[in-house]
Parts: sequence; structure tokens; C-alpha cells
Amino acid sequence: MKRYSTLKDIANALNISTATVSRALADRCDVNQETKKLVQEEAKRQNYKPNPIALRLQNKRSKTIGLVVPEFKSSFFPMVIAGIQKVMDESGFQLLITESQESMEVERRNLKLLENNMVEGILISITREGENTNLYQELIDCGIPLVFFNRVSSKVIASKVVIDDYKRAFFATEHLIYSGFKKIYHFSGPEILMVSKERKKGFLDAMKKHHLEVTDKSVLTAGVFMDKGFSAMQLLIDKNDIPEAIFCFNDPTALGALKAIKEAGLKCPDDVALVGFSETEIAQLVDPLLTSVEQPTFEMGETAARLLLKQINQTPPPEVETVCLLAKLNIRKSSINTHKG
Amino acid sequence: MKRYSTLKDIANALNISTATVSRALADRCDVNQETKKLVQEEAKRQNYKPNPIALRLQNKRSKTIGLVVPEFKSSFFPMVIAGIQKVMDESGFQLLITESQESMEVERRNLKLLENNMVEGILISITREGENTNLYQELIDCGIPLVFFNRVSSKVIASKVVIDDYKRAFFATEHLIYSGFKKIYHFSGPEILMVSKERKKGFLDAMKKHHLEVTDKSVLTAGVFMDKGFSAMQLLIDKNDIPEAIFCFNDPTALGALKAIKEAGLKCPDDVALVGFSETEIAQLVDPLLTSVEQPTFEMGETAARLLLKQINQTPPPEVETVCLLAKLNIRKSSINTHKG
DNA sequence: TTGTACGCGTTATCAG
DNA sequence: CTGATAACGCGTACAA
Repeated sequence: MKRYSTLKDIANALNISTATVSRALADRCDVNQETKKLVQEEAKRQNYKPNPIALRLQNKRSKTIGLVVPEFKSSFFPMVIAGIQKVMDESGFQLLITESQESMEVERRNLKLLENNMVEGILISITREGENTNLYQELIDCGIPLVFFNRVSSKVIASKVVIDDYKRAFFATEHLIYSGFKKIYHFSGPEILMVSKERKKGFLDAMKKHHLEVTDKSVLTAGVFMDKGFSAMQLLIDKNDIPEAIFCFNDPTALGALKAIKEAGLKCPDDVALVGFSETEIAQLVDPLLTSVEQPTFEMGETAARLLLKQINQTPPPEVETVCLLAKLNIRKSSINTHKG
Repeated sequence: MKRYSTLKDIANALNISTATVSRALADRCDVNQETKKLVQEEAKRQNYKPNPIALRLQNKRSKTIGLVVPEFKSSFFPMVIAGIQKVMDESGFQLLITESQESMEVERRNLKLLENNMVEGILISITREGENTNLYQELIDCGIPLVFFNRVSSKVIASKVVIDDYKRAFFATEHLIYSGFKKIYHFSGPEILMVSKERKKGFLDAMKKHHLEVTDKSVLTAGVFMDKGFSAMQLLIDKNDIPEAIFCFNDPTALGALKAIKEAGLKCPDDVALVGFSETEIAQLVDPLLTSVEQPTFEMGETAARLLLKQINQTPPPEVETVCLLAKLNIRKSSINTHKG
């Protein structure tokens, strides 16, 4: 590796001790102005930079935090990461990023890797396979704080950052109801994820509030990817059980449904209106433009990172807290009722 | 931070010296089998893990490499990062990720940050504003190898990973020509990027080879984002100078053009055929499905990472090399000639 | 076969 | 005001 200038180099050059050099560079008051100036000049000349590794060893702090995300494909997590990075750069922390590929086993490997790297804390969004509850708890118990974001553990007590899925789902459904649709279905996400449950609950409660019929056919489990949305819609078309509108678990699901609708010769929103969730950039590219709930991704990253730093830096650590970020319903063409009025 | 078990802890527990413990754990032959076994058991009991920070300090190796990407929004760079991560995890390196936000100044800050973190090498894809040539050269000169990928420096001598932009652009254009289109335009990327130049050159040469007319109107600079593709197409529509087909610098540009085409009441591919580049997942979601050049993103990350590790680990460092990855033209509906035959 | 001593780069403590 | 020393955790040369 490149040879870096050290305190000793400066000390030797000036024939003084490293201790004095250290003090001078820390700009402490108990050092001669003259010496201080000489040291600082020599440091600049040698392009001296403190060795972060030595500092970490001495302070017994890795100044590193770990991150586990399920995937990199969609732009959701990358944007969250950008938010995390910003906070970490500001506070001099390194970020170790790992990808669980939606696999619980890979997630366990990742967490071990992070532990071996002595991360001071971990940010995690769990897989859709389920949660490694015991492992999370172990890590917390042995002094590595966890902060969950987006896809959070339902069993472990820790700080969490979520968006108000329930409310947004409720409002999104109400938006369809107020638009005049009556036969409204929900394409739900993986049962195991809390976000799925919340969104489904929001849907059901909104329907209930407005006294609209909900049968056991009203909710189809459609997973997180496009193909599932496609096949769920296909199923409805085959059964000729076509709702006026569908509130989908996320954008890919909605886009899959859209594809099936188009292929069947139907039109959106004329025959079936759609509402997505997550506001992928695709929502603004498809025809018709997709109504979707926009999540504050960057902000979610920032918030989770700040929460974690608080857990790490404060003694005693602060109470865990759950932050609920506001999301925004972007109403576009796919949910316009063309029959109304 | 969490307290970790150290060699000293094990040594104390067994009343032996840390040196012996160290040797036993390294499974060296010059240590009593009996002692070795005791040590290994005690290590396991205490859940001992070597402190990576201490190792880094002792070996004078940060075991860290840095990464600079222009942006996180599209899925391109995240996928590359996934490939890099894989290689780094395998070789025990940490990855420090930074985002230049397409700004040369932020890029400079990022590079300084990486240098201060003593990275042993840097992977970089430059901004579309231009290249910090001098800084790249400085880093290389002072012993930090750089490997460029995707958006590479044209001036600095270093290992590079690119896709065969020229050839792919050439073939993509030929695909349009063979489909029977004659008036073919090119929406070009930022002039400063080598990829732009290569793709443009591929377009021009293909046109030339087939003796098709190329005027100074045939190539419009449209940037990298959707809005630029939109306005470029808008301009052509306003001037009523509408080509039969357009080979676009990338998918967003093509999608922007598509939007303008639709809004003007025109149809794709009937009125204007389109070919994109980069194979974003959106290509398979829009109507019509977009013909696009698929880049091996994950593989690009892996390759760049391996190249960098070679530069870091071999002494003397190997010759720089440029790896050209193969890309694939996915032909879809947007480039079908509906008038032909 | 095992223990002692040192150095990696830094800061804190204590003595001068 | 400044210098010597120890400590962080590890590996290793050298001594026993």
C-alpha cells in the first residue's frame, strides 16, 4: 500500500517528539505557538493525514456501520442508501453494504460478516422470506444496535423507520371510492411482511368505512414482482370476475396487472382502474400514467441512519422509537373514473 | 462499542502467552497439539474473532477499496455495485461507496475522502460533466491504482472495463437498416463522454457502410435523461423533420422520445421506430416494448473489481488492460418495420 | 514448545 | 511547554 506520512515523519523532520506533533496538530493550547506553526507547516508539506485505522484501534471504535438490503434491482433501496451515505459521510462513519437477495440464509451470512467487521450498528430491511428474529435479538443483546427500515421486524424491539402504510393504503382506497368506483379489489403483498398486512388493513378498513362489499375474493395475494401481478389479473380475467378498480401492493404488481389488462384487450382506467404503491420512476413512463404512493426514500435513509447513530453515540442509549414518514399519493390517469358524472 | 474477545482474554483464561494463542489459532506446526486444542476450544467458547482493525494497522493495509459512481437513480450502477460487492466479499475487502451526483467537484471531494480513508485502490465511473484528469493521475502516481468502468477517462492510462459501445451501436443501427428504414437519426449523449462518442461513431459508420444519407441534422445531442430525449423529439416534430427511426443514446432518452411521439399523436414503431441502449427494466414495460442494448452490469462490476485487485495484489503491478464486455441487442416491438414487405 | 519484546500510528498521562 | 511511556490487538523474530 501507498506509504503515508506519519506523526513520526513530522517529528523526525523537526527533531521533536511525536507527542508534541500530535498536540500541535490537535491545535491544543498547551503548545508553543512557534512550534505549532512549524508542525502545521511541515504537516502540510508532507501532506499528513491522520491514519483512521490507528485511531479506530486506539479508540476501540470501528467507525463503521453495516447495512443489509434485500435487493439492488429496483431503485428503492439504492435511493435509501444514498440517504444513509450522506449522513455517514457527515459523521465520519464508513458504511458496509450487503445484499441478502431476499434470502434468509444470505441475510444470516451478511449479519455475521458485519459482526466480524465489528460494525457499531446495523441498518436492515428484512427479506420477504421472513425474519431471523433470534439473530437480530442476539446482536442487540451483545451490544450492536439494530435499526429496521421499510421492511421491519414485527417481533424484535428496536428503532424502526416506516412509512405510514396503513394510512396511505386507506387514503389510496378512499381515493378510488371517492372517484366513484364500487367494486374494488386489492392485490396484496407477501403475507409475511408487515407492510403487506398494513396495506391490506388500510384497504379493508376504508372499504368498511364506506360500506362497500368485501368478499373473500376481494383480496388476492400477488407478491412483489410484476409476474405475480400479471397472473393475478389473468386469473380474474379468466374467471370473468373483473373489478372496476384495483389497489395494488406495489408498482411492479400494478404494472403486471396493467400488462394483463392490455393483453386481454381491456383498457385502463376505462375498464379497470389501478393504483400502485412505491412510486417507481416507471409510474410516470407507462401508458396510462400510474397513480402511486410516493415514498420518501432518501429521507428514509437519512432518518434510519440518524436513529442508528443516536443509538450508538448516546450513553445510555435512548429509548427505541418508531418514526413514521409521510408518503404522498400521486394521482394520475390510471385511477381516473371515466364513466363518472 | 461492544467488547470483543481478544488473544489476551484467551491467554489469561489458559494461563499462557498471547504468542502461543496466536500461533495455535493460526494452526501452526510449532505448537503442542494439546495446547492447540485447548486454545481452539477456549477461542470458540469466547467467540473469538481476530480484530480486523488491528490486522490492518499491523499489515499496513486498509483492505478497503473505494468506489465513485455518478448516480444511484437508475438501476445500472446499483447492479454494477452488486457485482463489485461479490468480489470484495470473497476477498475480504471492504467497499467504500460514494456518489458524485454527476458533479466534477463532488467527485473530487469523494476521491479525497477515499484517499483519507486509505483505500488501496479506486473503481470509478466518471461524471458526465467531464474528468478530473490531473487528480486521477496524481492518485495513480502516488500508488493508488484506479480502474475505470463504463464511463472511462480518455486521457489517463489505467485499466478499464467497457462494453463494446462502438460495435453495439453499429449493429443496432444496422438492425434498423436491415429492417428497411432509411431516414435514421441518432440522439446522442453528452459530447464529453467517451461512450457518447463511441456510440455516435458506430451509428455514423453503419450509415456510411450502407450508403445512407447522414446530414448535420441526423445527429442531435440529447443528454442522458428522459426530458432531453423528449425535447429533442419535440424539436423534430415542431420542425416537421421526422425520421423513420431513431437510435438513441440510452433508454431514458428513447423513452422521452417515445413520450413526445405519443403526445403528438404519432405511433411507434409505425411512424417512428426507436432503439434504446442500456436495457433498463423499463424497456420491457413500456408500450411498445423497447428494443435496447443489454449491458452485462453485474459482470462489469465483477470484472472491474478483479482488475483492481490484480493491480493491488501483484508486485510489480501488471500491465494495465482494457476489457471489452459483450453486450446484447434485444429486439422488441419498438423497432419493427410495419410498412415493410 | 513456549514466552518476551517490538512495531504498526495514534493519543493520553505523567513527569520534567 | 515538551518528552517519554503506555495502551489499543495482532503477528513475529528472537530468546529461553
